[in-house]
Amino acid sequence: MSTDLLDKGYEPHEVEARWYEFWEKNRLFAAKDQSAQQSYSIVIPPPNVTGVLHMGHALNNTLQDILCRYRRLKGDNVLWMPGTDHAGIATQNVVERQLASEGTDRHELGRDKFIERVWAWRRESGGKIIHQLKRMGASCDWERERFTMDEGLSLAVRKVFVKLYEDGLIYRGNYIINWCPRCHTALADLEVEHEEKDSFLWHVKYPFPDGSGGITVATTRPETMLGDTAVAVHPDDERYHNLPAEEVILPLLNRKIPVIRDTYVDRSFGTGGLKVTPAHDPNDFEIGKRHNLPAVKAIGDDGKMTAEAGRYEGMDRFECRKAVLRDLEEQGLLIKTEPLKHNVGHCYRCRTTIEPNLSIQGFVTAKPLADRALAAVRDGRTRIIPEMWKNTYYDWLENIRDWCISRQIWWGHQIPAWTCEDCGELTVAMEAPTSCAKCGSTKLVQDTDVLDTWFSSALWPFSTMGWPEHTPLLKTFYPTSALVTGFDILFFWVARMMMMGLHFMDDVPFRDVYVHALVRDEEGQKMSKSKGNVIDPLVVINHYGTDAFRFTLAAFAAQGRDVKMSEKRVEGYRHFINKLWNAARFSLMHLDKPHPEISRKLSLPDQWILSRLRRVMQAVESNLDAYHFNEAAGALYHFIWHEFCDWYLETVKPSLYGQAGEEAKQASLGVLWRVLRESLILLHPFIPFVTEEIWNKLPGTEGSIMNACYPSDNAASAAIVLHPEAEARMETVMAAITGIRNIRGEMNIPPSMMLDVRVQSSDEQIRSLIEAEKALITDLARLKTLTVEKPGEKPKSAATAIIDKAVIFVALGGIIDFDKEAQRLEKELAKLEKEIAGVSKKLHNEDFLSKAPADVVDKVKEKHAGLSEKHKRFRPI
RNA sequence: GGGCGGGUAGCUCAGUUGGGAGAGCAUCGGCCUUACAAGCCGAGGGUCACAGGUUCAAGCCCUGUUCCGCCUACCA
Repeated sequence: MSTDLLDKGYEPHEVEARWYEFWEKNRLFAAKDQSAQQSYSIVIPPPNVTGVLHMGHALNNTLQDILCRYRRLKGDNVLWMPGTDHAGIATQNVVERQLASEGTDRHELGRDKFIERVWAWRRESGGKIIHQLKRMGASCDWERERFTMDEGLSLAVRKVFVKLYEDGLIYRGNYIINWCPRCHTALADLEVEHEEKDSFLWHVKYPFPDGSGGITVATTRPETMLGDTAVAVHPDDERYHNLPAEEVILPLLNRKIPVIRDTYVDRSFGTGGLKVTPAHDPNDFEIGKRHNLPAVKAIGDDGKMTAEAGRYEGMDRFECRKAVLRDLEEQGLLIKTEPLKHNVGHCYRCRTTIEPNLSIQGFVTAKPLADRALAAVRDGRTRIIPEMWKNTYYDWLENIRDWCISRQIWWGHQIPAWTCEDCGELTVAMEAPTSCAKCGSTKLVQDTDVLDTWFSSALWPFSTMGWPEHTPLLKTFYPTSALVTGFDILFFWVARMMMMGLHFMDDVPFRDVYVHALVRDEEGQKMSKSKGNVIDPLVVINHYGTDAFRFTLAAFAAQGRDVKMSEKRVEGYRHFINKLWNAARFSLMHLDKPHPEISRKLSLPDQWILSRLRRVMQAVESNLDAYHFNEAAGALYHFIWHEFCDWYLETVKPSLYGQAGEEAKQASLGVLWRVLRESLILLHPFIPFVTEEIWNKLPGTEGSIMNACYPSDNAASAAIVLHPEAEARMETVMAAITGIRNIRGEMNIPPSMMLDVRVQSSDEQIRSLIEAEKALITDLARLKTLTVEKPGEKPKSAATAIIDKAVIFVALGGIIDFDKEAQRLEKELAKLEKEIAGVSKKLHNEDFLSKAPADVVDKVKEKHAGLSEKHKRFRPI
């Protein structure tokens, strides 16, 4: 026996570093390209290469790691494909900020030099998040790590672009798009975040040319009037029948613009007059097309007013707004100003207010792709879990608009399209053409735009596996088994992977999509730098250890609800890790050699704990298979702490110390060894480090726990049988012990005082059970004597505890506080009578007796009998 | 405007086909009982948001109301 096998408290950091290095070095995360084993695969949601680990990553990757480690233990060939996303705008912004601090900018540097600079940045700082994922314990197959801009994935991107173009699903056009004047690029609709802001609705009068009144329009963005090319009214609006002129004067610029009729106009809004700015409003753009209106771009790509704005040229758009209002007011054309809440769009990368703007962009025709993505979920080829997200998914895809994929930035996949400077012919190809196919000219210029970052991430499930090559990896692991992701990128990423996967692989990219919640702070607020409520996962890891942190995330990851994180919670689960550690420490004091055999002669606690182990195995498996991470974690927590530690280890002590003979000791050692061993395997997916450490201290285990076999699948599991009868008997014994402890607590009797106890029962089985477990009860309840007898006279000066089918008397001699005891029993009696009243009311209800199912009625009858029995025993008092 | 989720103990939340209201933390009381004071033993605490309905039976199903949160949308 030795106590220095484990230190007294668990110290995570050294253990974590040591084992992670061991796992990687021994290639324990490596997937096999081909194998007879069942395949299980997950592709990581690639974090931005600029990213630093936040709570969302921590949750996301913990859940994935739990699934992957679980499937490995179950014997699957597991691929967890890792990698990072080049994050076009975000990364470009980071490097641009660096340049700015050096007093230069990308234009001064030039495109090629700039891109070189970004690659250099990526080499230096781009691996940060990968390192952080490793500290979380993520068991990705790092040898296969990919990057959305690496050679293979870039090839896949070009191939997809060319194919979509050939399929007629990519087009170029002059459309109104969302323009970020700061990032200087177009954005997809999705990339615009709307926020409700307090603003004003300004009513502006556009006079008729003859000065006889005018039409008043209402606007929230008066500066755009400089680009107005019409005023629209509803055709049925009688206020605007018989106008003095079909033209009005655009104030400030004194340009004549037509009055048009369009049913889009809402007669009840404002005065029923709408100013039409085709170049700066999506609706006006549509109206403009219907009426062949010119589009005047009054706001430039830099957010400053253009020459079209006349004397406002060069002004910032918001400065211009003030100037326009001031001038209108002076001219008496500003009729009214009323407060109004309205939505303002912002760039999701830099928060700058979006400017709807007219420009030539590339689009993907989304409808045909979306239809297949819809069908695949409708017919169940891909499951979305929890189901409530299905509706959101359907809704978006059913109303999908074409996807603007061109971006006017430099960092990204440059669009593989070349224009002939001589004849204007457009060539779309995988590789740069040497000459124009039409005129033979060699003056070909590549499109300067790059593709939306999400274009390449949409290919992730197959591009990372070597597509367009037909690799063995693809064959083995596509479609992937599960995708684990937050709902914030359901549209950005999940829906688009579905579209691309179905189009190019002719199969769904994943069987299951598990959508998890957001991690919030303890008040339920979204974590953000500006609020200062961000909890840094690495700080948490440093304070409490990775295992405690992971277990916390798993334990709070209930489906459909946000995870509220606070360090205090993690602290609670650190206690759990330490509890496990100490239980192992105790066990290892006795387990000096392997004990793989299970005796045929097992004590009641031995049978009971094996039965409970079987139950927790079943619970963990069924819950993990259903993505109920919190339930699986909860079942393990309860089993380890409140069954294994609180009861089993206490009951087994006399046996381990040889007080029940050598045979009993050997039997208990066998059970202890088995339960500890299998528990470690069950726990490993959640808390990989501490389990690996203990595993390696446990005699008779070989190599890494990662090579172990899940308990339900290994040969020894035959010994772990459900034993309901043992569970019931143990429950009775535990109830007796608790009953005695209860009295001890209520009466403030110190544990050092040994008690005399008599158990009375008319049930022969109960009497023999208590008699058989006398040693156990005596030990755990700290008794001097325990007498078992048939019901008889109540002993004098005793406190009473009533359990099912037995009464327990604790002799208290002179120290009993009669008032207190009477009060205590009175309270218990009242509780009991209330229960009986409830149950007998049911049994007197004819409808219940005739309509409720027989088993339910029986159960209630049985309960009533039990309660009555108990009640009878209260009588003598 | 449309949609979704939530309201259960002081706090954070479980509660899977309707039949015993639960856990963790916090609080209170007692313990250094030979793994663990990061511990052990015990106790108290709830009109399951509100109002109806279905049912023998509702935290759970239906209708309405209300409060909170989120997503989505082209009424200037």
